[in-house]
Amino acid sequence: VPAASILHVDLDAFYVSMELLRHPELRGQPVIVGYAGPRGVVATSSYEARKFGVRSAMPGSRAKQLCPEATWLGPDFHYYGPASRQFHAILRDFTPLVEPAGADEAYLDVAGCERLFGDGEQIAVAIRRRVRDEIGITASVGVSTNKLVSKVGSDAAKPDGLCVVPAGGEAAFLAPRPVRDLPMVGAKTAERLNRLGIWTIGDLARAPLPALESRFGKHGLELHERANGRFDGAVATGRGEAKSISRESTFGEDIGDAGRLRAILRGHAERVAADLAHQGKSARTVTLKLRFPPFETLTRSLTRRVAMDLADEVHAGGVELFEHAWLDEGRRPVRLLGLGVMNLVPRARQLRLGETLERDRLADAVAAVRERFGDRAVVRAAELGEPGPDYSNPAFKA
DNA sequence: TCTGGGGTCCTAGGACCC
DNA sequence: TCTGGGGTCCTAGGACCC
Repeated sequence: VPAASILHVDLDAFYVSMELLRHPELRGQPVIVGYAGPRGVVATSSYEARKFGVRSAMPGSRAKQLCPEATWLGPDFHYYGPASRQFHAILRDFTPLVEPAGADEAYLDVAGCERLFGDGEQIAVAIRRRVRDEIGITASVGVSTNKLVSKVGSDAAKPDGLCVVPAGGEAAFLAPRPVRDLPMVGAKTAERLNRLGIWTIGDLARAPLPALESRFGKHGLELHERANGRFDGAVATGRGEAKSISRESTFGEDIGDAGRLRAILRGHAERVAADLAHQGKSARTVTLKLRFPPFETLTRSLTRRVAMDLADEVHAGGVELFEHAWLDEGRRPVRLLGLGVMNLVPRARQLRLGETLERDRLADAVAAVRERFGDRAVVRAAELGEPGPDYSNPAFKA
């Protein structure tokens, strides 16, 4: 019999909780962390704001309509970063088998830790206490025999709660919940399921498998397994190497000036290339992303036989794609411009120290400043006027 | 109400090769 | 003259997650 030894630990309203530590006067009030600009969205909201219907990823205009009295704060990733690292360090005190799933959540496999720390539930209690005492914010935990059920459990326990699902009780625990609560069921899949008369996870668990497979393909089997509380993914330490790197920005107002767009592309290429260098990778494929009003997105990509590693090379690829795509689209103004790379391969040639400096002292100096003071410390003139996120912080996940 | 930014994974079609 | 059945690579789009 498998023991309930898989934990999912999730910090409650992480960004907001962090802001409340330094703005205690806002406690008990509706607070929203997000981009307040014309095209902003909610990153996280306090539970007081959620009472009004405010949710993550909601357009700012909608959130303001639902809850005009909320206090808005811009995200400050440099401030959240240390707390996030402290959180993961606490978890690793209990077991090395910690799988980070973003800045504010992680899975743990505590099988075999009983002699030291007790069973899954006792460890969950200890983790919650330590997070509260040492960081000053609350965490919710789900405990069960697998990652899927523990994840649903921690969501159900929020805020500041603990949910233990005993072995054998997985399906019964999931059954009454709406299908949307099942990870991998997003808005689209939920809608399709609802149209089939499937509203709860229990409905999905009882649905005939052939019917699901005919409508959802391989997805159908996966949905059915999950709805029955079965999930075999193991807790895996370490985050694999990145498979793609990208930068994009949405403009407060649509931009139709090719010169400005090319310059923004330049800025993106520099940041992508810097990440590439950091990770010791080169890229064979460049991808351009354009979004036109009202909300129509297009991507174009090209693959070269020789992998690219310099900002100039990434930029050249991006410009090539941009000229074609933008012309095809009748040079309409865009609301978003993005540039990315994929098909990453190890760098063939390791740059020696100082080599970059000889080749391009300006690029090197800019990279050094961005490294120390953040991505927005040096910005191309054409990029000015767009507040933009702080690209440099790896904790940025929301 | 009008939708951020950074990712992963999957699908499907077409080109090309054997 | 019309046609198989892989396999791989590339491109584009979409769903989903934090």
